[in-house]
Amino acid sequence: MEQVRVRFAPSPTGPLHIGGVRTALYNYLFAKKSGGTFILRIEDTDQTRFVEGAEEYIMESLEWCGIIVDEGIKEGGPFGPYRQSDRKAIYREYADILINKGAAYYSFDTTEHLESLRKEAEKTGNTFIYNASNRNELSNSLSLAENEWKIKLEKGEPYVIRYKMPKNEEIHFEDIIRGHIVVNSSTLDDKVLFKSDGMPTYHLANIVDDHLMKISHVIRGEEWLPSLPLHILLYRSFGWDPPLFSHLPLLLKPDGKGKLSKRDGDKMGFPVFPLFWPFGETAKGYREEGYYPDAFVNMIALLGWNPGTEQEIFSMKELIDAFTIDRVGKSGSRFDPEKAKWFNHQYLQKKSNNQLAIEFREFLRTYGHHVDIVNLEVLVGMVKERVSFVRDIWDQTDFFFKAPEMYDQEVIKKRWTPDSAALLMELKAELEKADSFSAVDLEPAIKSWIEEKGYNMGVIMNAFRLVVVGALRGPHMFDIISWIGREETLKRIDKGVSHINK
RNA sequence: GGUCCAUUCGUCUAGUGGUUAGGACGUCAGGUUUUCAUCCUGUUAACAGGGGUUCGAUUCCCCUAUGGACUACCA
Repeated sequence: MEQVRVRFAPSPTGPLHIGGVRTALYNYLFAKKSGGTFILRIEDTDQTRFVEGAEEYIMESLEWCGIIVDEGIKEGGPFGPYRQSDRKAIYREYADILINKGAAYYSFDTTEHLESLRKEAEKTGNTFIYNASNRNELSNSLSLAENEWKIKLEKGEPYVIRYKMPKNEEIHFEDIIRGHIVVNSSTLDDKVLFKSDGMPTYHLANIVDDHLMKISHVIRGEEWLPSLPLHILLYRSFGWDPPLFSHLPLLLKPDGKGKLSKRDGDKMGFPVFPLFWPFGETAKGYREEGYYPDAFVNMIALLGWNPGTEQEIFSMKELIDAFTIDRVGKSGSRFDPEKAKWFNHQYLQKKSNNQLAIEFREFLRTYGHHVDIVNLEVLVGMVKERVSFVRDIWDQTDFFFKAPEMYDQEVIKKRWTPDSAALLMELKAELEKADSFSAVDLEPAIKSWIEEKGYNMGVIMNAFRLVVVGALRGPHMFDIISWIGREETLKRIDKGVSHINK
């Protein structure tokens, strides 16, 4: 079998959508599974849509995901350059080959003229198609006499090069995911291959580059499926063997209709991009939201692909081993932000307390708290299972760092009894004279004291939690007070009692 | 409008010409927990509709419906 070579070929028109990341990932997994090569090619043939910073964003996104580029604009490689704007001269050459073969022609129609024809057709409920049915009535090197169009060329009149779509021909082709597809060429138009600005369109550049770069498999989004017949024909006209094609289903909105867009993310509070996009209209990123890259990759991988087993957690290596293109689904997948969180939760659980403490310490610094790592490890250990993100640790532990300012009114109403204050003062006395303030020693001591006195455990402990935490939440009471220490605990009892009794 | 693609629980999906249609997320309920959360257990819920083919169709074929993509000198 020939060497597997795949490419991810985004346009630098803005931040890379997670759908694009998934396309890149599937290409990467497919390549690595067979020891093949993953190529990053930048398709920037539309100068008007170029966005500063997008190219770097794409590369950084792949890097964050752990998708390693073998050949690309940064890495180099034997088939470069890997940026289409740097390959400009190549495309003209191949456009000329097509013209010489009679498979393409010059077209002089203005955009305005074609636009008006299109509008006219629309009025009568028809679709204007520039192809064999009408190309003789339009201005091109097929309809015009040879001397006429040659003069136009010499005079430097603007022109485009169009593909000469065959008339009424059944075009058969295969897609690995979708199987056999047939299209009649009469429904297709004479696509522009080469623009008047001297740049190729996607169709030409893509076919030429895929051939020159010896791409064996094209794995791309479903939006390209309608132009696949054109691409097949182009290969045929050049006399080249086409690669194998796979068209990936789209990522859909979590609810409602249509494909996943940035607006959905904004509306429902989840990112649609891997990284924060800092230019112009900014956009949230998974990295900045606190997702781990391996969790993100895992989540993305299972959106439209599954291994056929019940395994859901996959490292990149496991994904590579398990991935096959024929197990990619045919229908679009709705994106589920809840499940995305679940994946991160799973990955966070696997981190050591030390690792999480280091990450949380970074977070705490923004709040001006400096705590040594050993104490943070203990703290993190208390709340680890209940969080999905490192920043959630703060929501679970804020009261460790500051005494409550407010006390939950509902709880006071329900759980604060007339003798709560007195009981807490007794408890305070017990805590004051306790030999050790570690949870393991303190818990049995206090519990047996409560029992001896015949007090109600719930009444005391709930009141205790209320004055220490401010609400009925948080880890084990004795773990909390052991962490904040005797002095702070006693202070919180006093403060709470006087505040609530007011 | 035209062309092409798709359609299993709310969501991601497994699956087979004969299954109690399986798992995960979510939901709900119970258990654990002195609280909350976690966790555990259980529950919930699906083959878009209609025709065929067949002894039998969720599975194969056709039609309809719905959804999607494309329909630019954008990719």
